[in-house]
Amino acid sequence: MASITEENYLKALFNLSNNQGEASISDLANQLGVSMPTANSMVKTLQKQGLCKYEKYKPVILTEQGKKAAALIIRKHRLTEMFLVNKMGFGWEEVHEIAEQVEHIHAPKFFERMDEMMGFPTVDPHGSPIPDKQGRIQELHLKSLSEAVPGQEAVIAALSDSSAEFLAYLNSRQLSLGTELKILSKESFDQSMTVAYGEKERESLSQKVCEKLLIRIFD
Amino acid sequence: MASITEENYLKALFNLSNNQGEASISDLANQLGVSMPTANSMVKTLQKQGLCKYEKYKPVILTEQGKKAAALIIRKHRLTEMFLVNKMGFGWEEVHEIAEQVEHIHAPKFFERMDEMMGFPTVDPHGSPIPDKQGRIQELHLKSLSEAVPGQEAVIAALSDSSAEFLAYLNSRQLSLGTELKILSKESFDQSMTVAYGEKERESLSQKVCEKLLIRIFD
DNA sequence: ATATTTTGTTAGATTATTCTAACAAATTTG
DNA sequence: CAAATTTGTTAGAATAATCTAACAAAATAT
Repeated sequence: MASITEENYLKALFNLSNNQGEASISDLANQLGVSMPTANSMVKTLQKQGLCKYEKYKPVILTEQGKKAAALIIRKHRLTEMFLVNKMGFGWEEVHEIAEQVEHIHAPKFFERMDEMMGFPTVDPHGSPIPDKQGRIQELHLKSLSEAVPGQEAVIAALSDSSAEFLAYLNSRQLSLGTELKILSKESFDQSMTVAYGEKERESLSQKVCEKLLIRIFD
Repeated sequence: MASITEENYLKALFNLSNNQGEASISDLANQLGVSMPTANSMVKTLQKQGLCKYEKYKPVILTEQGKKAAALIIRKHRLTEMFLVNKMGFGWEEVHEIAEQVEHIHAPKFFERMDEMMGFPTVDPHGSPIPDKQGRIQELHLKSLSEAVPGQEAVIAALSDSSAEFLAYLNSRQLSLGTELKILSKESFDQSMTVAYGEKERESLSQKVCEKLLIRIFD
């Protein structure tokens, strides 16, 4: 039912409201690269369909129906990304743009078949959870590397930034999901961390990078 | 550049003008399920982009540029159909609807990767030729089964109708591409033919069916 | 608490794609 | 060939998604 445009608004609202549960018109407009009046009028349209709650000058809140619709689009996006990497040999930095288009395809069997072929994965190539068929998302309470302390060991489980630039940076440092890190030290003046992994005995990672690496710490 | 709507008009024009090299406004409108004024105005839009030639009350003719654009969309459609059947386990009767959506994706690498994974197929699951990257189509001068005569042997190479209904009919008779047929007889009053293939010693095929089966006759 | 800035809204216009109604040209038929 | 039918066109309107300009409310900063 929802047009591609509407689907993109739902996805943006879902992503923006991950923390607060709500999103402002200006954030929404920014996220989608449209003007505020455009975002404003589309929000009214979505509200009429029961997908979000909206009152003048108040933030936008997705309804349960809206959240589910958004999660199901994200499910298609993440399944597609995983399929492109696992079954078609793409790099994790190449798949977002393609998945951005494939996610709007209406063909349940297509995505079910992908899911099956991959053995029902629970996360995408960047470690983000894949919502289930009911639109439920399994939260992965992960910490960021910046929260770890020297002496700890951890494995990279996900990323909080999956931009092609950041992924290219990680590629250049041989960092990927599953990489095991030993935290050697942390500089107090710039929060940068020195870590060891694979062949690398001492690598320095800036605060920005550490914040974006989501880890599971070994007990 | 072209919108999905424009791409669908190009494809329809290409298919309609396979024989004559031209298509009428009413055929175009019919094919796409839109009104004649709608088709008329879109044709004017395509003409402004140099994709077709059009004069009032005359049939529409695709330009070389228009033909190439259409062929490249058809290339994506047919590669997708083949991928769905060969790599994802779909039946040949299930793939048209999905390919109809996937063909509009702008991601050259995605389709090149499919092509590579399949070993550069030249025909789709219904035997229709896949245009090359330059939009050139290799014509497969095939005959229809109705042109064959008793005593001849032939193999089914393609179909001139790939509707889900016809494909379901063929499935129910165990007929598929590659099936080898022996023509036993032909009824002169209704043009139906009796053939043998696989386990079947005598199967009768109506004229309608014979016309839709494209064959290569054994020398 | 007033002034300034940011955020949000309304109004009005634009482009793409579609429609119906009315009319006109072309084709087919008797 | 004239009448009837089919095909095609024009005009005018509707919906979706977008914009800019102008104004209004809310938030922030002096």
